[in-house]
Formats: sequence, C-alpha cells, structure tokens
Amino acid sequence: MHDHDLCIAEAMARAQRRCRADGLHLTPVRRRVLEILLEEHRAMGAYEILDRLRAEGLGSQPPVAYRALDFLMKHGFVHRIETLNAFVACTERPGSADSHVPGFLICRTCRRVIETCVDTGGGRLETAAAGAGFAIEHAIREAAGRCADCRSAA
Amino acid sequence: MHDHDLCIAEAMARAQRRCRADGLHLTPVRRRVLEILLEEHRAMGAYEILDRLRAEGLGSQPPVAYRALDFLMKHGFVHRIETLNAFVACTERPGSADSHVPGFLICRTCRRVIETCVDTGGGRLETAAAGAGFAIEHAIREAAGRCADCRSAA
DNA sequence: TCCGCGACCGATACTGTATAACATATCGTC
DNA sequence: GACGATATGTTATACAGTATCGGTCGCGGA
Repeated sequence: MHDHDLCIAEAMARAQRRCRADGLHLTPVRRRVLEILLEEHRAMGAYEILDRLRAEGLGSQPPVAYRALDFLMKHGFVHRIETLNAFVACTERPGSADSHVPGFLICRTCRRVIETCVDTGGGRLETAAAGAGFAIEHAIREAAGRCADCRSAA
Repeated sequence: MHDHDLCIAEAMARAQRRCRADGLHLTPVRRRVLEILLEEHRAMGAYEILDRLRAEGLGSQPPVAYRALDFLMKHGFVHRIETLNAFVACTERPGSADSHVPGFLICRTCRRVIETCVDTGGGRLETAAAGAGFAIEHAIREAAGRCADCRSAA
C-alpha cells in the first residue's frame, strides 16, 4: 500500500518544477484540477470536476474546466479516456516532453485506470497506415474490463 | 476506382443473408441506417444519421437512431469510432461471427475511416493486463491523422 | 378466438458532453 | 500609460446519450 498523500504531493511538486522550467503557468484552476484528478486516481467526467471547482469557488461554467483540462492534456499532465469521455492524471512519465504513446486498462466497475507505455513501432496499424499513405498524428489504445480488486471483490 | 453503388449493393445483400441465416430482423430503420453509412463511407454522428431518417419519414427521435445503431454494432455491421463519438459501416468481414478486433485510421479532414484487422495477441497492453490481473473484455485501437487523398490535395 | 408475450417503433423529457462567442482581467513590456 | 499576450468569467447553444412510457404488430399457446 502506498502513501497516497505523499504520492500526490510528489506529483504536484514535479508538475510545479516542470512548469517553472518551461515557463508554463500552473494557475489556481489548473493546479486544482490536476490535484483533484490525482486525489481521485480514477477517470472523472468534466462535469464532475466542474462540480468540485464550483464548490470551491474556482469557476462554475463548463469552459473553465475544459480550458484547464486542455492545458493539462497539452502538456502531458492529464490524459483523455475516449471510451469514457473522461480524464485521468498521467501516472507514467507525467509532463514528459516526448509525448509518449500510452495504453490504458480501464476498469468498468471502479473507473480506475492503469496506464502503460506501449510506445509505437511496427505494429499492424502502423504497417497498414504506411501502406495506405496515411500519416498518423495521434494514436490511442484503450481496453475496458475489470481490475484485479474488483474481480476479487465479486 | 471502385463501383460504389455495386459495393453498397453487395454489402447490403451480405447483411441480408446473414440476418436471414441467424434469425435477425433487418427492419426498415436498421436497413436504412446501414445503407446510409455505406453510402457515405465515413464516420457519421448519430444526429447526422437521425436527420437523414427524419427527412425520409423513418423516425425523428434520438432513440430510433441509437436503437438501430446498437443492433448494427452488436451484430458487427457497424463500428463505433470513440475518438469522434461517431459510427462507420464495417468494411472488414462485416457481420462476422468472431467479433474481430479492428483498428481504425481516421482522417481528421474528410472523416473517412480505413479499417484494418489488428487482432490481439501478446501486445504490450495484453502483457501489462496479465501482469496486473486485469481482465480485458473489449479493446480498441484508433489513430487520427490525414489520409493519402487529403494530403495530396493540400 | 383471444390472450399474453416479445420485438420494434414513437414520443417526451432529461442528463451529460463540448464549444462558440464575447466580455473582462491581469501582467510584463515598450 | 498603451499594448499585446494570456487567462478567466459568462451566456448561450449544439451535440451525444439514456430513461421511461405507451402503442403496434405478429405469433404461439390456453
């Protein structure tokens, strides 16, 4: 069992350092959205995040949340889970400059997300793309199922 | 250049045969939705499809389109594109009993979709899942970019 | 015959997701 | 102090998806 508070504190410190180093502004809203996602440690919908912000007086309209999420995604602190239309904090090389190609294992019961680095390379999709003259700009891999905890709980 | 009308006719005939063989009901709404997707040959949103149905007097409320799409997806005639929240007709072994694992190359300009069969196997995501005790139930692979036509047009 | 059953369709209403457009504020720089 | 760049606030609206109720039609069994 890991110390989740410590884990969050470290992640926030890392984010802070990265922003300072690259001249990015980790404003209160952006900072808090990242914290919320780290605390929950699961995929959250934009409106669920927005509710939190509203409760804390940090903005109440959808664009507030979406703009913060866009910033965090653009710089690699957060990933979007397409199959859930939701967002998770990056746990694998967060904020790394080389935007790694992540793969996600998404538990349909607890919405916890395991992030793995699958990188790219001579996969079949890449081969097919090359053959068709298709230029891949962004690839995703997501798998839905049930995590070990939820399976043993059942 | 292929004969698109013929291609559609063949796909519809195949669907018809498959439904007859398996006791599935290819009702007018379901039939027309599949036809529309085959005609357009690109990813379409549910509401765009619904507009067509409405214009043809085949139903005007969201559930009509979603029920038809659910049926077509369940039986492998149509795939959902998660990154677009949209749908395409299956071009690779449509309606095949073994629900193949498809990969998609999605052009962000024309929304045309190239479907490839990537199957599964000892990929990194599967390895990570096995290691974490995660049971994968459904996996997707999608890549956004630009197709050969759109690239040469630019 | 008629009753029930299941599959499909129709319609209302609602929740959730996402963005456009415009106004305001803040800050460093010239 | 004026300016541009960046971030936030606000309104409104479009798009996506679901819950729920009711109607119709065909079909098999009492």
